[in-house]
Amino acid sequence: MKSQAMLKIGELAALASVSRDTLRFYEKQGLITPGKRNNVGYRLYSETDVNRVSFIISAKEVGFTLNEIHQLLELEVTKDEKSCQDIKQFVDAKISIVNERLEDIKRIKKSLQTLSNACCGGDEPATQCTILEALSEQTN
Amino acid sequence: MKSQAMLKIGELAALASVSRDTLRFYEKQGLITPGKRNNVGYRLYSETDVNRVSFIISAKEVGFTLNEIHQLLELEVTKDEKSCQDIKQFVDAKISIVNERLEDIKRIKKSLQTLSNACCGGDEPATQCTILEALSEQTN
DNA sequence: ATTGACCTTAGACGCCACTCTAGGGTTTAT
DNA sequence: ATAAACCCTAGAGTGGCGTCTAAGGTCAAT
Repeated sequence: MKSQAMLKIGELAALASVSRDTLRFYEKQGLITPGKRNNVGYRLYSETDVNRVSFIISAKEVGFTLNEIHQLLELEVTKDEKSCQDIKQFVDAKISIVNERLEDIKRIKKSLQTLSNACCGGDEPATQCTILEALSEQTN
Repeated sequence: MKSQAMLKIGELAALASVSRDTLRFYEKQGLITPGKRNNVGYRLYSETDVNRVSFIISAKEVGFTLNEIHQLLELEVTKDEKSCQDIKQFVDAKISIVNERLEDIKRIKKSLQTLSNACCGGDEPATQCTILEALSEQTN
C-alpha cells in the first residue's frame, strides 16, 4: 500500500535540481518514459521516475553520456539465456570503464589534497605547488 | 640527465589517444601552453606536455569541463599568504565535488556488479533485473 | 474575474567540445 | 621525383545537451 503522490514536472524539477525543460528533453530522448498525464495533460511522475532521474543525473555527473545512460537504463536481465551473455559482456565492459574512472578520480582527489595540504602553512617542500607536480608525486 | 625526445603533434596524439585537432584546440583554449616549434614551425611537445595532456583527459573523463580543468591547471600555490587561502578554498570545494563523484561512481559500479552477477546463472531473485532495481537494492 | 504561477507544444537558439575543410608547406619512402 | 604521410593556419561545420520563445491552457488566491 504505497502512497503514490505523483509529482508535477515543476516539483520533480525542484527535487532533482534540474529544469523543467531538461525533464521534457530527457523524455524526448527516451530516457524517461512518457508516463502518465492528468486530466488536462500535465505530466505526473511516480517515485520510480524520481529514481530514474536521479540515476541519470548521477551517471551524467561522472561522465557518462546520455546515450550510454540510455543503454544502461535499457538493460534488463531476463531469463533468456541468449541475451544474457550479451548483457553480461556489455555490463562488464562498463564496469571496467567505471573502474578506470574510479582510478582517475582517486588520483585527482589525491593530488588536490596534496595541493590543499602543501605550501599553505604545511611543511611540504615548495616544489609541490601545482596540480601536475602533486600528481607526479603520487606515482612515486 | 633526461633524454628529452620531443614529440610531434601526431606522436603525442597517438600516445594520448586524441586527435591532432584536439591538441591544437586545447592549445587555443590555453590548456596547453603554446610551447616550442622546430625550424619549420612544427609543434614539439615535452614530457611535461604529455603529463599535462593526460591529466586533461583523465579530468575530462570524470566529468570536469575544460573550463574547470583550466582552473585546476592554473593553480599554483605560492608563498604569498594572501592567495593561499583562496586557493585552499577553491581546491577544497573541488575536493568535495570529487568526493560526491566518487560516491556516485561507486554506487553505479556496485549496481553494475549486482546486474552482472544477477540472473545470469546466479541465484539472485528475478526482481533484481534492471539497473534501477540493482541500485535500489543497495540502499538497504 | 483577474493576476500570477504553473502547465502544454513546436521549434529556434546557444554553448561546449570538438571536427572538418581549404589551401598550403615538409618529410619519408620508393 | 613523385606519392603518401605528415605538418601549418583560419575559419566553417557538427553533435550533444540543453535553454528559451511564442502562443496558448489551467489553477489558486485575492
